Amino acid sequence: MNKRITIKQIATALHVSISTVSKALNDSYEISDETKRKIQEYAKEHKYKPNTLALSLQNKKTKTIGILLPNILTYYFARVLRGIEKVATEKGYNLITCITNESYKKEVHTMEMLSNGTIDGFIACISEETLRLGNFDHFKAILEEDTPIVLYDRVHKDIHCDKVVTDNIKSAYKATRFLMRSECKNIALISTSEGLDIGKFRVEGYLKALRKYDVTPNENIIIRLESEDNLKEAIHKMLDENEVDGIFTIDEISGAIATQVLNKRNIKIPEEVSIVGFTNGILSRYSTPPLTSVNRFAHTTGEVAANRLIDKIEEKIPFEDIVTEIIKTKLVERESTKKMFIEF
Amino acid sequence: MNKRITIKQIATALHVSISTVSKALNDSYEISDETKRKIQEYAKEHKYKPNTLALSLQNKKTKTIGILLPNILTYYFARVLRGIEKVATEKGYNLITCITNESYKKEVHTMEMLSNGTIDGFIACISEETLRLGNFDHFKAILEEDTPIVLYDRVHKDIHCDKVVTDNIKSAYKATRFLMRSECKNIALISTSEGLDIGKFRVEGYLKALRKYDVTPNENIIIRLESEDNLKEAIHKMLDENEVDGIFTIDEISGAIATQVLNKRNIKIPEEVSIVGFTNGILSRYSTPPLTSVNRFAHTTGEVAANRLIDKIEEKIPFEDIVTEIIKTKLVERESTKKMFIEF
DNA sequence: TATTTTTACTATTTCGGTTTCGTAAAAAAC
DNA sequence: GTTTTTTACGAAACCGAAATAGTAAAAATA
Repeated sequence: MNKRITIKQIATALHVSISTVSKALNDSYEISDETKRKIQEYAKEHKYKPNTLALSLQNKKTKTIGILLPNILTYYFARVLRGIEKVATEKGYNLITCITNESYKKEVHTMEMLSNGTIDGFIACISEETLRLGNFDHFKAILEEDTPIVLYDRVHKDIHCDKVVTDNIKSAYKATRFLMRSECKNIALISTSEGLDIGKFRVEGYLKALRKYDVTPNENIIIRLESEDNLKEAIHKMLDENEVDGIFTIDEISGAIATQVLNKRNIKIPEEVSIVGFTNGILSRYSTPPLTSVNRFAHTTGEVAANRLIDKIEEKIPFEDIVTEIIKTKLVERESTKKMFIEF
Repeated sequence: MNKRITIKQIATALHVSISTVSKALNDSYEISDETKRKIQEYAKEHKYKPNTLALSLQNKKTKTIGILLPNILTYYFARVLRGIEKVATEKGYNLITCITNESYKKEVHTMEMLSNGTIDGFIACISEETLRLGNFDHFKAILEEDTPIVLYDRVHKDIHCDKVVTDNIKSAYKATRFLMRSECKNIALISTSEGLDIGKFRVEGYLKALRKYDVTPNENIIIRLESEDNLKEAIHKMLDENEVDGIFTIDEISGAIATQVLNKRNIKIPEEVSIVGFTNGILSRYSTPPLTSVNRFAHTTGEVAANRLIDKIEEKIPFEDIVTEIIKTKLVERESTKKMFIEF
């Protein structure tokens, strides 16, 4: 079923040796102009394209990067992927994309599948399940084979490799501080990533901001869940039983859901309750009102990760040279918080 | 830099021939149990994994599919990808994902890059630019090499291959009819995909529904744009100058934007104006109010495309056997339209 | 005991290229 | 005219595996 022409077929057709064809196509000085012309013309005419597999086998480089995404439906990850893709394309790399769906098993399987010469390196975000299990042997095994890995967003100290992370504590701190400065007294927190370090860090930033302003955290207005499943009910309950004039959500969907609940209860945003979300995506932009939120530079994260990995692959940086890049965030002010005139 | 062990190294270490090792690892009857055990143990101990490239070179099958996405940030495409990914994983295929960003050049380049033995087939959505230019030679060239392609969502009759598409006309027809049945008299249309066939089909469905109910289309309440850039202003203008009690949008973002505009103007949804969107994604779900919309089964689309392609690759279906699968849609009723008690 | 059949392995080719080394013939230098 | 150098090409090894064909030695059969 294969109509692709090979070097051997060209050789036979033109009555020259295989090596002559190879050299002619690579424009070697060893081949006469006449022969080169003849071979190149024939190749062009028959749409000859060198077989990438054969080349990769020889070079031991595939110019392919393995990408592990916990979830492609999360806007943040899609944006990271786009950042990676941009850099990869510029530098002539292909991407093998795998969606782990937060499954440990799939993550392990994927990494084993790809670490047989198929890819030159990995850019990965650890799945939730893996983080909970705390088993990172699959990452370690790959690093031991001297295959570079760059982790992004969700990382772990036991995996000794390059990392690109968000400045979670500080971002949450600043977001909470912003709410306090806009005169919110009772700031609720919504976390749907309990169990994940990044979730914990953001909660930490929130608490840190409260302490800074001598506010005692009120556990009744802190919602801690593992997913968004029962979030609506939880928010309703919280609002029924407590006085709240500000909400900080650890992720974007929670922000959108909180907005829906407030709208449903005819609570005015931001006059009565302000909202600040995390991870500035389409939901924040298209909510009513549009949400003030912590903008994570997902695209940058992807770019930084890809650049770092490719430098490692191309040995521009020694393998042992490990770095953790921290990507700063920026609060984007929209209409879910009161307008202020202070610097942020 | 390569710590991976090869068959040859095992052979040398155990003083046997390469072929013995190969056969032992494949559990051939030709090798004595004793030798097999010895070799398999050694292989396991040294974490031997066969080089995928070498195998692919020989088998002429890479078990890899090339995916072309116009845009990964569009929720619909992300969901299609997920559907493809699911099937691919089940069947042991990897995905090389490329984001064309609606660029003709990138599409051509990507397809050329990958059609050299790297992939067994393509699942692609034609980029906007390509559709506008009307040049499909890159698709044709690949088909001529007997590499199967499955197109999804945006297709073109000049490309003779399998296709998986949405039932655009009918879906738009039904959505519009739904608005009419819920007693909307002046149904506006918002299209931000002018120039794309799928956009035209949806407009066609809208017009067809109007005709069916003897309503003369009013061009003043039909917004036709090529992107969402000035949509807000356009909607405001339309509402300023016309009476509108229903809006049908050709895509999801327009639905979200229309909702924002109506909310801003304190127009009650659905009491004063109903909205129906297209492509049911997170925006529809998390808008205020949640939007009634045409649910496209993106996941199914991906699955169908992947199954079809893999069947072609594995020659379960002859290459020439071409099919266009039409994926039906379903209107999901939420709170942006008036409740009715009729079948849909 | 001589012959045939198994057993258990090895040698070699192949996939599609690149690359090193070798070598005739032509050109240049002596 | 002889030697050296250059030109232009071919043979063969290699990348990592699988598969076919070939082959000693052992076992079974005549």
